[in-house]
Amino acid sequence: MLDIKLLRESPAEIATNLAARHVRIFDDLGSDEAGDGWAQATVERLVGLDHAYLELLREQEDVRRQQNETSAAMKKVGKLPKAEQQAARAPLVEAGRRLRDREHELAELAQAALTARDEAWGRVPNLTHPEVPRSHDQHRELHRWGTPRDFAAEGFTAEQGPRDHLTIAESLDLVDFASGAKVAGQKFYYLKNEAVLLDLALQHFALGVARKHGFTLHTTPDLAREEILQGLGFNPRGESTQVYSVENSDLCLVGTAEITLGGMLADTILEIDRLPLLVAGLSHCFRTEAGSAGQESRGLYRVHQFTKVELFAFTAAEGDESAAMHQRMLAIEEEIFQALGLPYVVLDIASGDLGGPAYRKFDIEAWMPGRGDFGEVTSTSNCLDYQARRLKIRYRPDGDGKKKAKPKYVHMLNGTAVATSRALVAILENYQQADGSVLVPEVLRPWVGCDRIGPR
RNA sequence: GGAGGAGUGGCCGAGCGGUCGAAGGCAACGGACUUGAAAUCCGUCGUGCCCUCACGGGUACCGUGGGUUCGAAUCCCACCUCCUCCGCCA
Repeated sequence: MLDIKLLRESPAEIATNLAARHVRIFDDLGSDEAGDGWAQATVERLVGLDHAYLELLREQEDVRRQQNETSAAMKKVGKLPKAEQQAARAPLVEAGRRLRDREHELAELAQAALTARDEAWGRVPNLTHPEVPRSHDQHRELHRWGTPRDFAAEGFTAEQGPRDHLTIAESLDLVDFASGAKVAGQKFYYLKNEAVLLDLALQHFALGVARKHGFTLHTTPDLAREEILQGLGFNPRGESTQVYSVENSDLCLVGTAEITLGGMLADTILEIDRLPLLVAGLSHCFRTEAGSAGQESRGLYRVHQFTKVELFAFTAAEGDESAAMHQRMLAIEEEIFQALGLPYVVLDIASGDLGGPAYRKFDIEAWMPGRGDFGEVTSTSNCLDYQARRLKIRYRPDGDGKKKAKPKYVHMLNGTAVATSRALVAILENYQQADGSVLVPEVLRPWVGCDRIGPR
């Protein structure tokens, strides 16, 4: 959530940003309309909601002040002669009752107004880094690494070119989607044989890299309270939610350890010498994939459950600290995919595709020969203080001599070290051999225990 | 799962229904003393929101949410969390 003061002080900036992000806040004011008038109208409605709340708040505080005055007067009554107390007390009690009733009334109205405002304000996305391409989905390519293999030159024939990961995995008996569907449903799966070892090897490898870079390793809960999800900018409720909720509880299955790592420090004020604070988390990730039926539905690319090693950083809000950390996290992700020997492209994600909390987002897309295109394998976002505000994660900046400095919200960043399912797709497809076998990337061999899977 | 106990400021810890945003201690910060440091002494020292250019004023917060009362950190109810004991169990 953004600072509400931004709405009061620079509403135009909010409107411009809404337009760039194509984010609809109110059902009847959407980005599908011509021009940016809808964004302007959205901001005006937000301002109206804020005013309504402030007015009630002022009135409520005024009544409370009167209540306090009545109480103070009541205290003095005790010092009067006994005979006079009764008479002095009666009107105060009467006034107090009236004020209490009025206060209850106003409290309810103010609370409702605040809820209405925040419900809408909470959906307003973060501001957008100036260099982010302003577009629905035309991302900027930052750079490339590696060269896709020339399969034809290696003896893959025209009719039998490189196969996709599902074909490979099935021929080598590495996955079982049929049983997954029977037991848990479409898009659930079992990994089998070397795929299990490969999956664990990726985790082990990524954790090692994270640790080397100073991240404290964690395994995290795979569930989290709704409140935490909301703090991180996720919407567990709503028709197109990506989040599984547990019935009769306020728990959700996490879609990423970003949630559990970010939520870990909710409601704390950190001493500045603890920053930057780097944590990495291994968790399962659950996604409903609502609305994505049919999209890349084959195989492991888009599934309901996978395992991920996540990087997370809390930095001070000074200067370009978080921007520098963002580059650092991207560099770690690149290090991992270079070590795995997977060609990739790095994208600066366009404004229309950023998601609510991100100020800027870099994706790595690895080359996937099976589809003849790049596919997303990591994503790192700098969310500035957008998440910290609702989670109340602050730090105390260095004071300038006399006084302790006011706490400030930290900046929060997240990034994928490795999502094993997507990495498996890339590995199987890039390391396939003409004889049907798959080479194991060298860095993973110590854990897989062999240098080649198959042929079978 | 059953029975008890507890949740107060960065930490520890007091707190009779009105004089409590809350004693005291530690830590931190500023100053004095010192060649420097330690020790000692003096002082400062929670957070949010609203109003104000500012000085400042108002209001709220003692795990969370309700309730009783003219008035709640203090009484009542529910929930959350932690601790102890019993039971069960990877």
